[in-house]
Amino acid sequence: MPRKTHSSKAGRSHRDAYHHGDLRSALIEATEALLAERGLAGFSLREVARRSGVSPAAPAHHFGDAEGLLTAVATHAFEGLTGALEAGNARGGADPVARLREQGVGYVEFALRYPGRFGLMFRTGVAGVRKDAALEQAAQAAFAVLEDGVRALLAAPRPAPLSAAQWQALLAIWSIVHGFAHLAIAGQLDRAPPPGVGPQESGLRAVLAGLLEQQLRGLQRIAPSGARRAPGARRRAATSGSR
Amino acid sequence: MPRKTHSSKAGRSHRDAYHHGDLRSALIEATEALLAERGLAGFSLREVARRSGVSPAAPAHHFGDAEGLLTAVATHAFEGLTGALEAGNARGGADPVARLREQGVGYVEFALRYPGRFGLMFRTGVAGVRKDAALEQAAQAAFAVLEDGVRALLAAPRPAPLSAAQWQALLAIWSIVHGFAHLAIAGQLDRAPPPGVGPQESGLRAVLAGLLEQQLRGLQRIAPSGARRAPGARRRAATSGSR
DNA sequence: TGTACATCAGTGAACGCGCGTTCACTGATGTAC
DNA sequence: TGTACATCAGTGAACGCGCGTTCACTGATGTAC
Repeated sequence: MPRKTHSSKAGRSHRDAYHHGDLRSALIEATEALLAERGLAGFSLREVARRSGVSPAAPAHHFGDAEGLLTAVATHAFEGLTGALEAGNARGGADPVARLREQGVGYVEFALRYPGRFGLMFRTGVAGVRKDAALEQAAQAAFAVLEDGVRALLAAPRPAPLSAAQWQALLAIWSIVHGFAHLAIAGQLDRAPPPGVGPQESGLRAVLAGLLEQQLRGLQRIAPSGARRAPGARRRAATSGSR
Repeated sequence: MPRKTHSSKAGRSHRDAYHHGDLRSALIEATEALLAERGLAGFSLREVARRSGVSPAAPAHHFGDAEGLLTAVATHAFEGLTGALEAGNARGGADPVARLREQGVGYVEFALRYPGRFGLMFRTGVAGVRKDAALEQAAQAAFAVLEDGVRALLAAPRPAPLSAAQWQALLAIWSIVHGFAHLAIAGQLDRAPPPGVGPQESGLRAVLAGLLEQQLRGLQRIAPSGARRAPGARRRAATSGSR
């Protein structure tokens, strides 16, 4: 794509009136922006085409129909989430608690940065998004990163199946980041603001990190002995959360 | 409303061709059913009128416009959630852990039983639902029940403001039930089924109760000493979660 | 290096549809006397 | 107890609109020779 970097709106130059360059990506981006602005109920194929500076018939060449586009967006979103979780792992270094905590921060930051994608990802089958092998695989890949993080925390490597208590731990951490993300997007976390922390997003991030730290220390107690590290961190975790 | 109990579909008798009886409630119910089936993107005022056996202009007499209807549904939903949380409190008896655990179970059961309402409640402002004093008050009332449950658990009665750690505990429990509900509705919890428990809803409920029990025992540790009860329950909580 | 041609990617007009809302209306109910 | 009338609650036709999708088309690109 050497020719065209400016993903313009309607006013494309005469030079490239045809052959957009990377219309497929442009349509996906426009869809994400539209979903973030108006939600799934406000999505329309024509509006996406309009924002991409393209005729209403153009998207059909790449995605078949509206469902096809939304499914591609959801798949793309899961790939992005996988990347965010892996980046969190990297940020966390060697300590499994820190790795998983940063995965959680990455999860929520992804959801807040791309609420359009996030809202779509978990709506499979209900409306608009088609069940699709590529989509399911992308979703499974993201989940696997989280599961591996919990396995490392609990010293329960693959391929052994998780025990009931281990599965419960996985579910707890997933629920907490997923719920936090939803509540933050919905603006519900301003309902009872923390004493020391303002409603800014950076404060939110610190609260989340502290919350996860405490959560993970608790979960780690169900691991076989010897799996715990950084023993001095427990007291720190109990009082962190504000700045 | 002695005359008309059967909230019928299109075929109302000639007797009550006019004056539906309780059209306002019927429209709210039809909206909830439609949202559960198709999501907000599949909602339409005409379809709701059709399902209520009424002309497309009828809803305007009660709600003004489509947004008015959706706002009323969201308000009604928050009132229902408040009721579910209070019923959980009652089920839990005197033990603050049991009370809050049952609040959480009630929260998730409400979301699973009425996914249409639940999906709408936290979408305020984004699409369709109007910001409204009655709605905000209903939302605040539901939140207050949860906050009071956490205050009881942590022996932190009103009107003292919550400390950072206490606020963190409240946020953790809210996030966990909210996230669990969303994941369950999205069908994501089948992704990694628990070893002993099937994917039936009753199994889900048991998993959630176990998860919350462990969670709340952990949170309780930040309370001032003397607030803990049922001391023998801790070991039980650690191994519950299956069946 | 030049030409013929197949293929690709997007056009734009057209279709039929369901939508939210309006409007003048009308049937049923309730109240005043 | 009966009648006039105001009010309430719903009708149904009509409007203009934006939608998804189709269709024959055409301009640009790439390949074969």
